[in-house]
Amino acid sequence: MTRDREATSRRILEAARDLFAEHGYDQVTMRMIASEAGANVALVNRYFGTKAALFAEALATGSTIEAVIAGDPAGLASRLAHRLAVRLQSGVTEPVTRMVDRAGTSPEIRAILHAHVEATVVKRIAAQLEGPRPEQRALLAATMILGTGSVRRLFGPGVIEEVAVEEVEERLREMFAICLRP
Amino acid sequence: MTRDREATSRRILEAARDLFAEHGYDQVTMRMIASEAGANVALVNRYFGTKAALFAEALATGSTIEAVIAGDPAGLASRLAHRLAVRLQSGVTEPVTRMVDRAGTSPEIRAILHAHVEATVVKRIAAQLEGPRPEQRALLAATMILGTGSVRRLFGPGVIEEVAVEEVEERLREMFAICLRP
DNA sequence: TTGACAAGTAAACAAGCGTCTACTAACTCT
DNA sequence: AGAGTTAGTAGACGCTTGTTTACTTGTCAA
Repeated sequence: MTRDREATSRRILEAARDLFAEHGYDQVTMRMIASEAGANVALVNRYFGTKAALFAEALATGSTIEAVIAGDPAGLASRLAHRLAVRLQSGVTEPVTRMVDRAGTSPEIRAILHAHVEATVVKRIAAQLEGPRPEQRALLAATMILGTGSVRRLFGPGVIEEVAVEEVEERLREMFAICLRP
Repeated sequence: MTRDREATSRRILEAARDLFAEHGYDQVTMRMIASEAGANVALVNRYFGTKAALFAEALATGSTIEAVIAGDPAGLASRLAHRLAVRLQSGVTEPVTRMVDRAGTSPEIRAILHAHVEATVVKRIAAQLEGPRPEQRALLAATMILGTGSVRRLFGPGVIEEVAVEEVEERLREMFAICLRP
């Protein structure tokens, strides 16, 4: 047994991110995380304090939605639509988004997620928008992003038929255009 | 103490519906339900079997979304947009929708919710649509409905500014029109 | 080589959960 | 009026949870 605090805590964080994304906050236990990381339960608390704090840290790592939002504002609607269409159809999703979809319901966890979505999605989309009340329109886009997550959570991957993917993506693009226009 | 099985079980069911809607499946305990209903915990299990079965029964009662979906297909987008705009802005929401928003994450509960959303939202919207693949388009509408729930859950009521409500509703209407068109 | 510090472990803690059993008390029917 | 049925109750059961404590073991500087 090699003793390496940094490596162990990183394994714990990765295990937490994957498990929270897969099963949601409530369904994941500290023992599951420790087992997945090949570490002792006590270490999880020692290194990260509480379960909620670990969740907050896991949330902050490995997000790629910022990359989709960043870039040419003119293509934002297209990029978001593509991301969502792929997400609805395939089994591959982004850990952070899934974490939001499958969030627990306790006030503490909700507050953590609220802060995260506001900072990484709403504020960043709003920053790209011209015209009045950019945050209200960014919120509509967030509605679609989170709604896709809910649908995929309830209906599972592959809910969009293969032949319809392109058409769905086009409709999503038009819907995003309505959200985002001034 | 008057002894009335029917009245007691009805109070339990109502308490369950309200509490599940307010706090979500995971956060509500059998003891909370019993206390809210002014009944003994054992009666909840006696009358409804298990917590999951009680949830399923509570889900089936008191839904009004069907009424919004039913009616003139031409006005469907408008009605849905109005419902969602009101829901985003005010504190008043529909118990069943909140129950879906705040769903627990266990596979059993997810399956119950999946069946419910598919039967009461997707199938009913799809039944109103002309053209090919009505279910795929109904699913997009469900995305918006569930997404509104997620946003409201995370951001709280009043996330839409008073002055922007009408404009948001108009955007929602256009977005629904894109979902629903043939 | 040794001793101190830190990484890792095992076990227990207290609390909360859903559920069940044994009991009491009210209502109904003859 | 009394027996039988049934609504309602109290309490415990077994289990799981997040967290902590006391301990062991590996590592590295002196």
